[in-house]
Amino acid sequence: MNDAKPAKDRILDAAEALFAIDGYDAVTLRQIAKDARVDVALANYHFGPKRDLFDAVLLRRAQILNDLRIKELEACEEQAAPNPPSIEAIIKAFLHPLLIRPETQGPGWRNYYALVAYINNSRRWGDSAMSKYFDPLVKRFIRALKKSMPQIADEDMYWCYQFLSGALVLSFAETGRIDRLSDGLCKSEDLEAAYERMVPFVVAGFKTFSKSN
Amino acid sequence: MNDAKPAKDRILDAAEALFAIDGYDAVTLRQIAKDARVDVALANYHFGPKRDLFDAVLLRRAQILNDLRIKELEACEEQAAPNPPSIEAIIKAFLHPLLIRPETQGPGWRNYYALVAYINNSRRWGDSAMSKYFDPLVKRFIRALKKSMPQIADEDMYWCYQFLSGALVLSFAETGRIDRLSDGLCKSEDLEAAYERMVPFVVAGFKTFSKSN
DNA sequence: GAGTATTTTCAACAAGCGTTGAAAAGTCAA
DNA sequence: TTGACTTTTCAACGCTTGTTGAAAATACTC
Repeated sequence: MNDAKPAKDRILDAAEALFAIDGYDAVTLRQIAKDARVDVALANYHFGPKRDLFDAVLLRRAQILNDLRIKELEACEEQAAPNPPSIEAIIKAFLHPLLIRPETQGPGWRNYYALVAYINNSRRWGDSAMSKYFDPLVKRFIRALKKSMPQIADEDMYWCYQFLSGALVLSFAETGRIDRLSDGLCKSEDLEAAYERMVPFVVAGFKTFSKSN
Repeated sequence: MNDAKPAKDRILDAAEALFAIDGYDAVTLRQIAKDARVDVALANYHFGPKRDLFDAVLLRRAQILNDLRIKELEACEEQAAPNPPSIEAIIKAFLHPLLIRPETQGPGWRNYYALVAYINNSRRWGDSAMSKYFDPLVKRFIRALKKSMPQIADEDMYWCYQFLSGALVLSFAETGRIDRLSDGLCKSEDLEAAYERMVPFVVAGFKTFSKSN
C-alpha cells in the first residue's frame, strides 16, 4: 500500500491480499478500491470485469515463479549430465524457488501462495487462467522425474505429484492450522521449516515407487 | 434429491453439493432452495442465517467419519498390544474410513470431501466449526503416531501430518487436476487408486523422520 | 373434527453488488 | 497556453442478496 506505486499496482496488491483470505466471491470491488485508495470504477477501467482482475492477480507472479523453477531445473540437469539428476535435486528445483528470497520478497508472495491453494483445491477454478499456466511447467518436471525413475509406472508418478502438490500448497498457504494443532510449537509462517521437511518427506515417497517389484 | 426425504435434509443435500463446487459466498440461498424444491425462507426457518446452514452441512458428516476413524485406530491398537501398532496401520486407520463404503455411500460424501478441502486450505475458515471438531481427532492420531515413533521430534511430526493432510485433502476433493495433467490416464474419482498410493507414500515420508540421526 | 403446533409459502424489505457513461482532473508534447 | 490523450472520479443504473413477519398449508393431539 505504498503511495508511490501507481494505482494499477495498488489495485492488484489490494485485490491479492483480499482474495487470498476470503476467496473470489466474498471480496467486493468496493473493498479492493478502498484498500487501494481509489475509486471503484477505476478497477473496471484498468482490468475490465471482476473476473479479469482476478486473473490478472494470478498471472502477475506466475511467470516469475515458473521462470525461477525452470532455471533451477536446468541448472541441476546440466550439473548431473550426462546422467539424470537425483530425485532430490529435481524436487528441490521445484520447491526451492518458493522460499522468500530477494527475487520473491514481501507479503505479496505469501498472499499469492494462499491464492494458489484456493485455486488448486477447488473444483470450480480448475480451468482458470492459472491452471493453464502451470500445467506446462508441471509436465516438464514430471518428464524430468521420469528420466530419473525409469521404472516408475505413469499412474504412480501422477499420483505422487498429486501428493506433493497437496502437501506443498497447503503448507505454503499459511492457514494457521499447524499452529493450532501444535499449540504454537510450529509456525505457519516458517516456510523454511516446511521446506526442509517437505523435501525428504516427498523424496522418500517418490522413491517408494521407483524400486522395481 | 429424493422426494421422500424431509425438506430439511433436501436443503442440506443441496447446500452441500453447491458449496462443494463454488464455496460459501458464490452460493445463494435461492439456488439452494431451488435445488431442494423449497421456498427460500425455509432454509432460514430450519437453520437460521446462512452461516449456520454452512456449519450444519459441515457437522452432519464429521461425527460419522471421525467415529469410524477412532474405531479403526482402536482396533489396530488392540491387535498390536502390548506393542504400539505400525505406522502403516495407524495411517491406514486414518485414511481407510474415507473410502466410499456401505456406511459412507452416495455423492454426498464426495461433495463433503471437496468441502473439507475448501475449509482446510483456507485462512478464513480456520476456526470454523469443523476445524474445532477435527482437531481432537487429529491430536489423538498424532499421539498414537508418537508412540510408534518415539525418536521423532515434535516439530517433524506436526509437519509430517501437515503434508499428509494436504495430500489427502487435495486427492479426495476430486478437483479434476490429475485427469488433466495425466491426459485422462488417472481419474480424480478413483479414490481407491489414490488411497493405495497415498499409504506407502506418506508412510515412507514419516519413516524418514523416525530414524535416529 | 375442532384446535393447537409445526412447517411451508408469500411478498417485500433495506442493503450491497458489479458495471457504466459522462464529467473532471491530470499528463504531456508542440 | 493550447489541445489531444489518459487516468480518475462521480453518480447512478438495474439486479440480486440474506433476512423477516405475516399468511397459508400441513401435521398432530385430544
